[in-house]
Amino acid sequence: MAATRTPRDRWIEEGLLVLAEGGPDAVRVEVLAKRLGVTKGGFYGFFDDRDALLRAMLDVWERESTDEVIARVQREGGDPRSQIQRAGMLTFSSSRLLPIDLAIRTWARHDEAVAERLRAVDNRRMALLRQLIGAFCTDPEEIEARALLASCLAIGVHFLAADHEQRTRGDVAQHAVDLLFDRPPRPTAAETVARKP
Amino acid sequence: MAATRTPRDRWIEEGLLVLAEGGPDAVRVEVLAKRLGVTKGGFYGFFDDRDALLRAMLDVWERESTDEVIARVQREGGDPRSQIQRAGMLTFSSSRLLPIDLAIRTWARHDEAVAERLRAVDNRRMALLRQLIGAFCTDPEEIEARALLASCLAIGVHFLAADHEQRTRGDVAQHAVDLLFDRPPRPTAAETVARKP
DNA sequence: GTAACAATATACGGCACCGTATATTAGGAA
DNA sequence: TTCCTAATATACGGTGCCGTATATTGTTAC
Repeated sequence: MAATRTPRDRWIEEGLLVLAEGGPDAVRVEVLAKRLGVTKGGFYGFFDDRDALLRAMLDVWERESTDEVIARVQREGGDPRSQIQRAGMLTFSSSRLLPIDLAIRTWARHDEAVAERLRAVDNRRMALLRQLIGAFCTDPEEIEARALLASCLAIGVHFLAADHEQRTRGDVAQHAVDLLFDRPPRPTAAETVARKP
Repeated sequence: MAATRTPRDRWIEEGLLVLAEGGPDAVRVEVLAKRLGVTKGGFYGFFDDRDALLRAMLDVWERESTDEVIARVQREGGDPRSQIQRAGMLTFSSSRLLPIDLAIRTWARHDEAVAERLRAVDNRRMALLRQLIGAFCTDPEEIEARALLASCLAIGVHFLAADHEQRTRGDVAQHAVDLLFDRPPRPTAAETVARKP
């Protein structure tokens, strides 16, 4: 058997890199081949077509961004708040996973099959988040709202281009996280507030 | 002079529609021509090249999503909280502006010139948001954190695929908004919380 | 060393798109 | 009507990509 210079995994890996950089439209067989220093000759031995590669890429992404992240968070344990922070860091501060995650979110808006897979991933992440928030917050409605805010913050900061005057984005985001998790949930319903309209 | 069947604005308008549906890569001169029922013959009379169209599209978007929205919010006035809600609705519930906005956010992650324009738009929106939140919240740090959370919520919900068990996304989001705006800011710094790890 | 075969290179036809050059056509002006 | 001209159609060459068919190469088993 001849040596495999460019195994299936390399194509997938390079595909994920290009996906991260330019979205699914940028993932072109001949582009990957050039980046890998080969021709596309070998590609069609591993994949039926370009679409099969895209599906294989989603498989790898799904495993990496659920099983591996969740396992690691639960194995390392610790305070619920630090577990939340760690779970967030593992995907949304990973220079590998973050751009892939964001690209797939955009992709999912135009492709129902991708949306389906993203839903599965998000549901698993959200379940973990609910469980962790549940450790210091009892109202289920409020757990859900906080989980949504935390998720949207983690995603949204990367799509928001606004500046924050003298503050840094990191400082403001940290303050936002504090607002979400470091304050006791109020026992009663909303109250009237001093307004100055 | 012969009648202009497909004026410059039509090309821009159709370009924005396609941008909303498929991102900037989908905006192709010949595709737009086919959708408009003409050939690309006339296109190059209005634009130097495809890139000039993309820039013209950004011009229209910028005006529509800042000047027009901000003017309307301020003209109609009302309670700060309802102004915030209205400002959000005007872009993030507009079936026209929303998908364009989201497409441009993704686009901006790979194109510095687009990022620059988005920054200008986001800064103007954020300034309005700060001002409105400032009507019922005094701490500048907290204003900034709430404005960030609100913006990320408005954007993030469209990129998040998670389900919410028995609740609807709309209900959860409303609860999140209540959490952000309908509670009095606490006078003191974060407190220790009853934790059950 | 050689045969066999997997991995890769090369070559091909097809398609979609770009931007240009040139022909056609449909008002408005004379 | 008959020009004139702007808007559009048509035709072209070039590029990048797809997927297939076929040739080449380098290992491994013998």
